[in-house]
Amino acid sequence: MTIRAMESSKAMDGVGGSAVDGSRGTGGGKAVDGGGTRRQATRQKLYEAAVSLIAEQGFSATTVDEIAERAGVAKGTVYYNFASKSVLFEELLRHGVGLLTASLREAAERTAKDGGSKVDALDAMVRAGLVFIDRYPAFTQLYVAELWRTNRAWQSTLLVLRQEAVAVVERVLRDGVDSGELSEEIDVPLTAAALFGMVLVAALDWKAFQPERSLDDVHAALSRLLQGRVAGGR
Amino acid sequence: MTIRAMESSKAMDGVGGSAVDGSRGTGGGKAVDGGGTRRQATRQKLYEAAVSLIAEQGFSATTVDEIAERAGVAKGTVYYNFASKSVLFEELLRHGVGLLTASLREAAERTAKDGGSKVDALDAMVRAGLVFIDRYPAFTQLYVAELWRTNRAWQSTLLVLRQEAVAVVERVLRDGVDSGELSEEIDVPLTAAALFGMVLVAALDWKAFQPERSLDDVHAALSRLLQGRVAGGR
DNA sequence: CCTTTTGAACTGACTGGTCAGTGCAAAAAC
DNA sequence: GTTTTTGCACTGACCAGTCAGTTCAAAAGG
Repeated sequence: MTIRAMESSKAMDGVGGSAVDGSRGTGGGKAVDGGGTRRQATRQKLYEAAVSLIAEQGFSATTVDEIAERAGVAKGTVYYNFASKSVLFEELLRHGVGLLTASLREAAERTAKDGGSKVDALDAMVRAGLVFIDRYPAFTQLYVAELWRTNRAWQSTLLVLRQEAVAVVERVLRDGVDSGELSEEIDVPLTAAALFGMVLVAALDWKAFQPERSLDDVHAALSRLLQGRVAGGR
Repeated sequence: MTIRAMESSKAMDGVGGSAVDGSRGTGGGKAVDGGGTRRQATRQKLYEAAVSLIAEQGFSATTVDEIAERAGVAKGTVYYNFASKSVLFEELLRHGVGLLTASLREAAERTAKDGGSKVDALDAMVRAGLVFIDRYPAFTQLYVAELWRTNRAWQSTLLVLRQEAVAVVERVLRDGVDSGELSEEIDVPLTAAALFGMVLVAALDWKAFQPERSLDDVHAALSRLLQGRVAGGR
């Protein structure tokens, strides 16, 4: 009934886990990576807690105390790791959309390399979208909820990120039109948005109302909508 | 930009309960209709103010003071007319989704009466959806943002309303499959959700990023996605 | 070995501000 | 005369962000 999934990421070291290395930084800067395993783990926990809570309740209704509690961390730790609540959220968005964009791009390129048609590429991207939503349902939910909001601090960030993701779809559509594989009548930006929405909403409904169905099943249903006039009258 | 009045039926009496002296609902039967024009107008203004603000900022980030101010009304008036902020919002949702459902149903029935095919009916519903979003973009925005949220007071309300709307689309799809006009391979609930999402996202993108385009234009683009395999391999 | 030092990471009580909702007397509208 | 609206002061809860203090593993020193 509800979208419950964990934004599980690969198992990571537990709290007391191997302290592989201290970030005894030379140069005193904060090593973003390549050190600080402990900090990394904390940030990861905070991401996961924030994503699920904000997906459930929305940004404003989610308190920093709740985030800290779900992450199993003190409130001060949140502010030690992130400048503010909205900075935490913005980094979250950036990270999540980055994953999605990379995934779509990879799907398109893989298909091209394998000599697939543009429709095959679209189909592969639909699947990539489904896989993403299957893995990160809470993030997807949150993304949709915030996407068209105005008057928010991160609105411009979100716009840019959206454009990056949709551009991947548009690219494939345009190539298809140019090569004659797709009807030249199609409206590239609008069709891209429509496909995006089709996958998004269908997948959220899948997760929310028929979670027992398989990804293949859902993919097959969406594939049918892709065929037809869009594919140049086939 | 906003939702029209709530012309329909009995104007829930419990509203006045919390404010002002004991006009307790249980007492004598209150005139359901008695001279409500003024009050009606106030509620209308409050609806409009709330819809636009919540679409912009979200429910929690929108204050009652803001709603009152945008409506050009005193704060006390909000509470004279609605029991609470969330009741105001819930009535808003109910009313808006009701309009959408009625509009979809009307489109389907009109097409049937005119002897159109099921695909024609779907197409008419796509257009009805676009007309709705064109008229009430803020409401649509707000609806999408709240639809998959969990842990909210109005979640169950929203679920029921969503089902009513999607059911109209499912009905047409099922009839089409039964009559052989549509492929029996299609997955009715999933396809309905996908179509819903296609229109929703495409239309929001239209409003947000290419508002200069005409409704006919957008409708034509979406119609193409409807054709093809879904239409039974025509 | 063992002891001391260091400082990044973390903690949680506290603060200053915000906001939903109340109460009421008086004015306005009907 | 009744319903509706106004204006405003008030309260109690809640919450983002702060900060003085604690923890602890690794480095430095013996």
